[in-house]
Amino acid sequence: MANIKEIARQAGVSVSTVSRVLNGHPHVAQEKRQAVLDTVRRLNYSRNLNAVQLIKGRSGMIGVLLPYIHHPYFTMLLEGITREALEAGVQLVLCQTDYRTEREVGMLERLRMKGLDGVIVCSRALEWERLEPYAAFGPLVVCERPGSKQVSAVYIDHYRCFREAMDYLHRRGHRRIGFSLGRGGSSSSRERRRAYADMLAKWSEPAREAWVLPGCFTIEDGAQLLKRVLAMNERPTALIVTGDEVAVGLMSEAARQGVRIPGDLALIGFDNQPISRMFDLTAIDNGLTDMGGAAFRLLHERLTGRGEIVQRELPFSLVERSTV
Amino acid sequence: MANIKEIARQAGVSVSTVSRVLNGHPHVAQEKRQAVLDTVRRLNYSRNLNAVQLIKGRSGMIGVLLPYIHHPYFTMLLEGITREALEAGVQLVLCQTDYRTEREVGMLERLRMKGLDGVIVCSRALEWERLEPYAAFGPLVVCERPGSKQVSAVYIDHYRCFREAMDYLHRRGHRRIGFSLGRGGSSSSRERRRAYADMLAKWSEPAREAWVLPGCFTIEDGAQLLKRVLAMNERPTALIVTGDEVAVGLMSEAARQGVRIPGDLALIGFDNQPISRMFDLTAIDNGLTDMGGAAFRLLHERLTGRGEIVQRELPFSLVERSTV
DNA sequence: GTGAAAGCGCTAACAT
DNA sequence: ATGTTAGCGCTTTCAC
Repeated sequence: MANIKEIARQAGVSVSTVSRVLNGHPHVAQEKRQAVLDTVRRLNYSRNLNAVQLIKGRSGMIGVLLPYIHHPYFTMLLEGITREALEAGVQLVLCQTDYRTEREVGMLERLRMKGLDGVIVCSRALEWERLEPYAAFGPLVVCERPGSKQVSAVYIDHYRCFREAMDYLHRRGHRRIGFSLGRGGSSSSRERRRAYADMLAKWSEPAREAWVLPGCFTIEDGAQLLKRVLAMNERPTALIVTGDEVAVGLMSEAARQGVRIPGDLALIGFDNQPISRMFDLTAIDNGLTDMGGAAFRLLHERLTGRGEIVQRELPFSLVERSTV
Repeated sequence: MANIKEIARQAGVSVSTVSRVLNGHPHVAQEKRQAVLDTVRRLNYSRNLNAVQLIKGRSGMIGVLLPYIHHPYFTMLLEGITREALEAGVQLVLCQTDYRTEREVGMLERLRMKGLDGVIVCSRALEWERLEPYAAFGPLVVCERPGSKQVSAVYIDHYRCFREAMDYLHRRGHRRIGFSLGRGGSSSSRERRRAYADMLAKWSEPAREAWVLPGCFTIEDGAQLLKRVLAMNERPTALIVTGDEVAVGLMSEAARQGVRIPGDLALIGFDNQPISRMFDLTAIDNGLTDMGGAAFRLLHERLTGRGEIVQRELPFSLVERSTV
């Protein structure tokens, strides 16, 4: 494969002139420019990115860390990131982590080694103390409430969000409220547990640990979830389900079992996925696609000079449909 | 940031020794090795990937070209690719193309510029004539019936697959069969149209262009699809729907409209997505996740020496559930 | 076992 | 406007 030196030789100019032409710099005589362009075409030449990146100190790519590519939550987030990245002409390097810290670290090491210009962390298993130091090597954006001053962040207030959902159910007469969680230990789960406890205390209702239902991720988990609820002696009258796909799984099982929704069980979903519109599910819209877009823009602004570390809370809304 | 030269100086050895230690080569005295390791740790040094990639002529990354990241078909394919890539320690560079050829070309140019070691094409808008030349710059794998000898391929026989679906419906007594398509002009769509025409001819049934329903991608499109069918004077008794998400959208609309499935309308979906299990949808399993995995392995085998261009047809199966 | 030195392919400061 | 040259940070002969 030809290199810039060969182009220079055959075009009868110096390497710097070739480089100038390649990079669209001014101050090159028209005829020389043409000679270079002709030679480039004739030799079917193209630049070696690795050399360019080495000398420029940047890779032109950013990393995206996410646990599961096939989960609707992350798919929506990624959709927002991708859309903006496309716009900005930045390539994304994807890493599916399965929440394994060694994979998260692997990606961050890539940042440190200048293989990446920045990293968006959609969700993580890594402790803040281990994540934070990597901020020294390039901008980091997390899609959650930040546990460090060194990273940019976009997130919603899960505590307030969950209270709002509970309050909505309460106003509709529900006193016996349960809820599902994904990983029980994530920071959003903790915020939700706290909101749950606070609201119950405010209403002087007893907290029931049995109505906290972790481990719900998929549409199948939703079907199981209904079965778990039906098996209870004391059942909740309403469920807040984190993830519309779980709620839809529950609804489809409810149809099979003859459980009426919202008559027998009211439902609020999370994410406002396309599927929730189809099944007329009342849901919290946490603006995931926008969040992804915002995450990318925050990163990109830091990369292009303008822009500091920003930690921004994003709005959410409750979309009223027919399941409450 | 320190470089290898600085490490060498402070450790009191030569750069080559440092390089040897860094790359785990043998024939380095234990004490020198330790001195290097200590200095590396002390200066918090790490290699510059761009320099390594420049000299090695490889990037350690492969590109993945896909039109829509949020579509279940591609999400499943990507899941398979990702799983294998993880295993092999290869990073994926993702490009959502929206079927825009300039984006596809952009990624392929990256291959040519040694920014990528190979590319998996999940689906494309680019003509074969424009894609083929890039095979000279690195292995290419397509996930469809190949239109060039220069690329590896994994694919299923859409023609046979569609015939099998039609035959299944025929054996169950259906004579009036319609079908949906995504992009009407894709190569799989063409195969399906051909299978449709051939089967109808074989049964001496008239072909009805009105029962070919393109433009169906989403769950919402599925709901629309039912409405289109209900508005027909002559309705099909069975529908083959390319994409389970479309079929599920149709089913949920059917429930609202009081249309019984399979009583009033039989349904066969495609992809065998998780959602199809939940809704008990009879579907063609085209092994998308396996296909993604196979695509990656084919690429990786070429990259690691063993392995030539392989074009492999993959099996499919019909999963009988309750919608026929 | 170890080091010197020659690149990998490119950009940009500097000189003209 | 154009050329010369010094790197960017690393790997890898080759010689000792």
